[in-house]
Parts: sequence; structure tokens; C-alpha cells
Amino acid sequence: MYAQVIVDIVHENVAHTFTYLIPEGLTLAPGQRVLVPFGPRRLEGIVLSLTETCDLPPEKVRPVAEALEPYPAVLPALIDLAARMAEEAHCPLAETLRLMLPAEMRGGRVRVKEEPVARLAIPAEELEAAIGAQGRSVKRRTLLQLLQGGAWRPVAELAMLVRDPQAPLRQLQEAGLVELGSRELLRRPGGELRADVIDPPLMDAQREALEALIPAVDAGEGRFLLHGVTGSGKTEVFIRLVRHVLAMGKGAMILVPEIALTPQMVGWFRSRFGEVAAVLHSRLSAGERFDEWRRIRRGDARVVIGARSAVFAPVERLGLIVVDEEHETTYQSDRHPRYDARDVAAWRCEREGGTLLLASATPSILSFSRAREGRYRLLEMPTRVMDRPLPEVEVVDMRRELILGNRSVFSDSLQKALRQCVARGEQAMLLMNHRGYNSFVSCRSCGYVVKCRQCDVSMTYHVGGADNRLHCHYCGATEMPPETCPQCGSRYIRYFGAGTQKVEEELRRMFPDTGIVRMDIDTTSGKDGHAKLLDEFRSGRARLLVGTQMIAKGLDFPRVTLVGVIAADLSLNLPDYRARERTFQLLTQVAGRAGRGDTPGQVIIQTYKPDDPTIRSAAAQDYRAFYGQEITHRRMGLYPPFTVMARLLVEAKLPGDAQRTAEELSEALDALLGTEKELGKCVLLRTLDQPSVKLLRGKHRWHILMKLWAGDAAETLCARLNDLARAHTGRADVYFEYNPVTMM
DNA sequence: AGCACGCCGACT
DNA sequence: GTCGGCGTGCTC
Repeated sequence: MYAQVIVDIVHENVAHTFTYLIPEGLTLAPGQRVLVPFGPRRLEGIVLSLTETCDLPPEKVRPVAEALEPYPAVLPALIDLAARMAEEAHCPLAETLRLMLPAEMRGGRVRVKEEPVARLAIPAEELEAAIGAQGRSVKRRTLLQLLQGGAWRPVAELAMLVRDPQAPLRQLQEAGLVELGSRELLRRPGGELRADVIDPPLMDAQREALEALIPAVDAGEGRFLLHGVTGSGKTEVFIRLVRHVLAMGKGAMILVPEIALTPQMVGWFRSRFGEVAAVLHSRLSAGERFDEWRRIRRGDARVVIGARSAVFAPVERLGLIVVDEEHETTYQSDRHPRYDARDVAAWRCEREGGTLLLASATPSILSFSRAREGRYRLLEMPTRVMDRPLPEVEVVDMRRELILGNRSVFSDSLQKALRQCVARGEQAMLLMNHRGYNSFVSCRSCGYVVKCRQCDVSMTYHVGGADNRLHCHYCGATEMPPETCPQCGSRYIRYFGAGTQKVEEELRRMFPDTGIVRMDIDTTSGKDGHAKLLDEFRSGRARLLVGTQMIAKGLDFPRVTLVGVIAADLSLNLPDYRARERTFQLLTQVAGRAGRGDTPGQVIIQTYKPDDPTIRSAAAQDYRAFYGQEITHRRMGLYPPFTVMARLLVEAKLPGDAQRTAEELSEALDALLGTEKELGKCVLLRTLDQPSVKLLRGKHRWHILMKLWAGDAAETLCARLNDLARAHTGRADVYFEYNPVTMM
């Protein structure tokens, strides 16, 4: 027998199977990891298939060195998935296969952890006599007593009752009374678990959603989009559905945008499912991730809660994938090989006979339009649990505040509401979608704005640490703020625009005796950074929480009755066709954090554009109204979902190299579209210019942006563009992006 | 990818 | 005459 093996090297030259002889006594199955000789080296590889024959000259075929595990590490369905993704992304199969395994497994970086254990080696009826025979040794007698049940006990556990048990245990072993061994130890993240929380009663809307979903789950099919307003109890629907799937003997996956931001979801699932639930995300240690992966692979854990990459978890007999907060951009991978976890989830469900459930209070325009087309079945949960009202939303015109002489970051309304909220002993959350103290530094004489030396981006003033410095939010560079203008020499340097630090400082001035927590990348970077800050707020030690968009996602604090949005326009003004969508999502999601307990919630949105339709529909928490406006914008502007966006991005040290390369690419594209007219027909728009960030990390940037009619021609064209980018070598780097995450 | 082989310039 | 530059090509 021969094994067809993909070696773990990502390179076009070796992007095909290599044939190895399977030595006597070794049995292999597709998906198994092996060690194979490869020239002078030994490499890890994955068995794709087994064959009886081989058409290579026999002297060229060498045998497999060894199997790395006794079981297939990659399930057949995941081999298919890797193959499909490699074809789609035009990349070597080895690259997509890597997604299917925890990175730590490669190169033998993690090991199975073992612990020493001991058990009785004699029948129970002989124990009494054995204890009697131990003479004056209290340790040996106690140890025998502790082992009386006959089961394996960890030596570490025995050591808590008998100090230094190793020597007496060895003596007992030599006497044939005790057997010593070692046992696999699983490293579990996040402490003890218990499946002891009882099910709360279901509301009508939840029951209706389940009545639609359960027959589909029973049939192993169906794609659903659940649109449920914030606080409508979607999580409880997921939990009941997962329980149903488990009862069928199948497995389930719950994907969440970023697990560090949604520790509550993990808590809910672990308290309801206990050991059957596994958690997968990037903040686990290597050992924890490997062990959780193995618990899933062995079928011990059949519910997986995880972030984007958990969509590749080795769940067999997959019955359900839930994508919670499906509108989040974190489901799109930004690294190679790029994928969208929602698409992967859909493929897996189709291939493996599972039900797909996308859920959000603010569905992505893409998913909702698919639901309108009938590609997803739409389920709606329009009311909050316990008939709690959606919060009251007030839009405050910040231009008026300025005219009235209020130069604080808080409007009169918000100040008043904050005072009342604090006086009532309740909690408030404030969204400021910009971190730092001031967002830019400028010369009042000549208008000069301090920009990063490496990036075409204004620098943000941060206080704290050893000194106050300017930071670049794109590359992380810092420098001291200038005292005089580098351009005109004036001393008229002023600081403008507020960030989270400034909001925090103003709050402290207003409420000197109240606990305040600031949550942004700067305060949550350490291990468990999120958890510590959230705990500070949850416990009530802090009453006020200031943060960037990370506070808007899925958190459930019953004592929050007030939500303030300091500057709703920040995300609205970004140069991206999705700016309105993102703003609506952000405002609606953060508003939904208010009034989740028994007290009704209040939301105040501060803006310089109080009449903007996006802000208006967010204030009304009217998704349908927003969708109606936005889909019209997209149709008129020829944006997705009506078209596919694509771009060739060029980056180079020298500005001339970047521009010249972009122009050359444009000419190559002219030639291609000239000879293959069919491809040309799908190009609706094509522009060659500089992106809004013209310099990034010291590299000058140009791009060719394209809007394409979705279809076969667009796919072929994208494949060509991808080849074009890959083939390019020279003084510039060229990247092809399909549906780019950012256009900047 | 990585490591061999291979064919031309400056050194003990 | 040898050591070493990294260009080309192969790995079952």
C-alpha cells in the first residue's frame, strides 16, 4: 500500500502529493499526520489518500518514517474543506490544511501532559492484612487506606494528605501492593465547571423560533438568519437548540466574534453543558488549546464555543453551527489564507448535514439581503424578554451645544442623565470610538497637523506612562509632541479631538468619588485584561464604564440604565462604503446594553449630524428602515451585495516604484481585458489612484479598485488578478484583495 | 521551503 | 590551486 502525502511546506513547487510506501505493521488512514523522509530532511505531512499502486519507479519511493498520532488528526470532511478553500484561494493545500490543526501541534511543540498516578495492586479483601503488615509506617498505612477504592488516584492528590508520598509509594510498589503509572492530564481553561444551572422558562418568540429550527435540525439541513433585537434572548434559543442536537447524538458549534469580549457566552454554555463544552480561542495557552482540541477530536466535548478559527474544530456528526453577532467583521480573516467563517460554516453544514443559524440584532446587509432572496430563512424576535421595553433614545445636536457655549465632551442632557444615574446608584456605559487623549495636534498659525513619519495618518496624543507622547494608531510609533510648529516655527500648537482618556478625565472631574473603568486596547492588553476590568464593573465597584467599540458587543450588565454615545459621527465619516452599516450596528448594539435588568434604559447619542438617516434609524432602533435606505445606497452606488469589490494594492519604499508598478498593472489589466472580452464585461468600474492612507509603515501605497458583477466571469477575473499579484516581483509588493476588509 | 549541486572571483 | 558567492532545481 502507498500513502499519498501532502508535506507541510507552503510552496507552489511542492503543492502536490508525494507517494510513500507504508511499511509492514503500520496502518494509516486519510487525515493522519506522518513523518516522511524528504530529500535530506524529515518533514511532517498529512495522508490525503491510500493507493494500491504507484506509477513511480520503485527506487524513488521511500517509506513513511512514522505516524505522529494513532488517529487521523484531520477529519475527512475537513480535508474536503481544505481542498475547497485551497482551490478558491489559489493557494497550496498545505496552507489550508494548517487551519485544521492547532498550530502548536506542528513541529511537536506541544505534548500530551501526564501526571503520576497510583492504585492498589491487590484485591480489596487483602487490604486489611496489607495495612497491618506496614509496621510503624504511618505514611504507608495512610496511603493504602487512601487507595482502598481500587481506582487510579493522582499522586499530587495523595500528596495533599501525605507529605512526600513518593518514597513510601515506591516501597509499596516493590512490595507488590501498589501499582504506579502515569495518566494523561487535560489542561482546561478557566477554572471549574458545573452543569447545574436550570433552564429558565421560554418566551413566546423564543418558542416560535425553536419550533421553526428544530425540524430543520432533525432533518440535518437548513440555513437561517435570526434577527432578534438586543435583549430578546437569542442565547437561550442557542442553548435549547444545542441541547436538542446533543440529544440526537450530534455535535454543535457556537461561533462568537471575539471570545475575550464575550466571556459571558462561555460562562453560560459551561454552566449549562459542563464538560461537554469546549472553548477555542487565541488567548488559550498552547497546552490548553491542544487539550481542548483533543477533547473535541475524541468526542468527549461535543459543543464548541469559539472565535473565527473554531469553525475548523474537529466536530464529528456536526448537527448545528450558530454564528452569533453574524454582522461582525472579525469573522473575516485578515491573514492568508483569507476566509470568512460564515461561508466556511455554511459549507460545513451543507457537507456534513448540519443546520446553519446566523444571528444578530443588526444583521449584515449581505446576510439580510440573502434572507430577502430566500437563501436564508428569516426568523424574527422583535421584542425583549419579559416584555422589557427597548431603551428610550435621545439624539443631541452637538452644534447647538457649541453655540450655547458648552465645550465639554458631554452635552447638558448627558451630564444631567449621568448625575441622575449615579445618584440612583445605577451604572452607565459611555462609548467613545477613539482612544487616547486628543485625536490630533495642530498648529493654529499655519494649519500643520502632526503626522506619523512612517504613515500618512495624524498622530494621537496619549497621557500616562512615563511621559505624554504622540502615538500612531496604525504602526504603533510614538514621539514627543513638538513645542513649536515644525513647519512655521509658531508656538501656537494646540490639541484637538477627544478620545477615551479625555472622556475618562472629564468623568473623574465630575464624579471624583465614583469608580470609573476605561476599556480600550491600551487598558486591556495584559492577560485577562478584559476580565479584570469587566469584573470591576460587574461587581459594582465601578459605576461608570468608558470604552471603544469593544464595550458594545454582547455584554449583559443588568444594572446599566444609561448609555451615552459621545461622538456618533466618528465611524460615519470613514471613507468606506460600509461606514453607514458599521455605524448603525455600533449605535444599535451599544444602545442595546441599556435597560437589560428591571429598570428601563435610557440612551443619549451625541452627534454633529442629528438629521443623518443612519443616526435617525439607529436612534429609532429600526433595522428595517436602515436596511431599506442602505440597500438603495448600495444599488445606486453599485456596491455589494450587487457587486463584488476587488483591488490590487501596491506598496513600495519609493513613491515612484509604487506608482509605476500600479500603472504597469493597470496596463497589464488593459491587455488582459482586451484579449478576453468576456472578462471585461464584468468590470463595472476601475480606478487607479492612491488609497486614503497613502503611506503605511514607511511604504507608499497605490491601488486599483474594481467593482465587478458577481458571476463566473468575476471569479475567473479574480483568479487572474490573484495570479498577477503572485507573479509580481520587483521593487514593490503587490497584493490582491477580494472583498477587502478595508479600502484604506 | 530548504538544501543540494554547480559554476565563477579573491585568498591562505 | 581552494573557499565561498548565491542562481537553479529537486524533493516521493
